[in-house]
Amino acid sequence: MNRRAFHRAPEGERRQDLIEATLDCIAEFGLKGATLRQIAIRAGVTAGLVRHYFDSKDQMVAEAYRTVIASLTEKAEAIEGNPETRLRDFIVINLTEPVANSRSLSLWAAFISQVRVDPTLAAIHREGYLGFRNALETLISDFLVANGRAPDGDACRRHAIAINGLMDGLWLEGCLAGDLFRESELVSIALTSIEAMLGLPLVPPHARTGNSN
Amino acid sequence: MNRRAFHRAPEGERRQDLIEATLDCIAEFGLKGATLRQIAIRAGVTAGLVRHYFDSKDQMVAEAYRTVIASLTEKAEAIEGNPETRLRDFIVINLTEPVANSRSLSLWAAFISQVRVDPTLAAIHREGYLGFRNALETLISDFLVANGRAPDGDACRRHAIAINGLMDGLWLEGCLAGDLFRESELVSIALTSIEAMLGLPLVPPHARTGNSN
DNA sequence: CCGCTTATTATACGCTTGAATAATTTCTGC
DNA sequence: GCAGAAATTATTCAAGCGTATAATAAGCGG
Repeated sequence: MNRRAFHRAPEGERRQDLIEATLDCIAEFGLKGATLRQIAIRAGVTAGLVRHYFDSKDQMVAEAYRTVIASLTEKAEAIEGNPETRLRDFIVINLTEPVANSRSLSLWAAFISQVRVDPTLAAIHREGYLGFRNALETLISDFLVANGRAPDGDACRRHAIAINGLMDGLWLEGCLAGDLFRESELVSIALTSIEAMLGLPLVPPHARTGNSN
Repeated sequence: MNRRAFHRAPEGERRQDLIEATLDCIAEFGLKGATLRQIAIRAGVTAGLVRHYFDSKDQMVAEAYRTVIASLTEKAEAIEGNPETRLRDFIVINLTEPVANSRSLSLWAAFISQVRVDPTLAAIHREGYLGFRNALETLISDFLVANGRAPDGDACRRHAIAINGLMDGLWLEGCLAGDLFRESELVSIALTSIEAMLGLPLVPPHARTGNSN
């Protein structure tokens, strides 16, 4: 009996591989096509191994969703610098690779369509969404203050909603039909539009000259 | 043998019922949970009947997607009135019920996540998306002309992309977490933002007084 | 009210799914 | 280098899937 050769993966690594394979399959075949067997093939193991690392397939999928959410928000949270450049960086990051590509959208859409079905996913979603929105609201508030504008609570909230919406929408367009847009065209459009909405210039990080008006 | 009683549905009606049941199931259980048996239960028939009206389940799902696309665009295309009010109406329609609700989003997301997998759905998607985008671009162009602005091709395109993005994003936010927003708050935010982006007021249809500046 | 068409049900089939279990290999500590 | 623990494979299982087909009921024209 020729049994397949294998090696034991280091601590935690196999878990990560399985999650990554899960996401690959969901992006490529949809939730419906992301079967244990497909995922196992992608991860280079056999299907049975999944249940050695996860209680069930559903649990693995949920953890995969956590990974997606984290990758969408962690880059935004890692932004440094002064308030006047952070907002701009945030916009650029969210509208360029690797946050904005068709794989991201496929994953995002697959999970979103399942959020109403699966309460576990719903909880993960809600947490991630609120985190993202709060991060942006803080960014905007800080930016306004740094530009000498009073942080009127309601106005700030409305700005956050609008900018969040604009970014989500442009991200969507970029993911859906990135080939229809010239290089960094979406970023440029976003910056111009947000400047108009806020009534303030978004000075590029490398060109700051103190013209804060 | 007690066979289930039934009645023959009028021409075309059963087809429509099946498509509607398909959409209900996709919205409620996701694509994975929208099985022939579930769909049949929802439509009040037995599963076998599906293949009397459609070549396959996939074909029925594709037709269901056409229905979704149509419902998203037909209301926009039916807008009448002068160029200065049509844009506003378009925005309002797309950010209020029934276009903006969680069911719409679930359906949209389910299909979008499948667009990369299924070429048939991809074709349907592309057609609908371009139609929507062109409709909006025309609306904006007409609006700008009516307000005495030269329809600079590139500027018009950029405006269309930005406004389309903003609307998509706000639609998304409204669908995802409509309970976080006050009544018609999203519409108000959209209108304010778009006015800022275009540098023109979006006069409400019932309050037109000729102040075209 | 009867016979024909066909819409509809009922049932069966082959296949895939997630899960469970048993068998086996790998690695670690001694 | 040998035991024992743990990771991995292999196999099996029941359930559910989409599809195919045969039986039956409904409605129509005569």
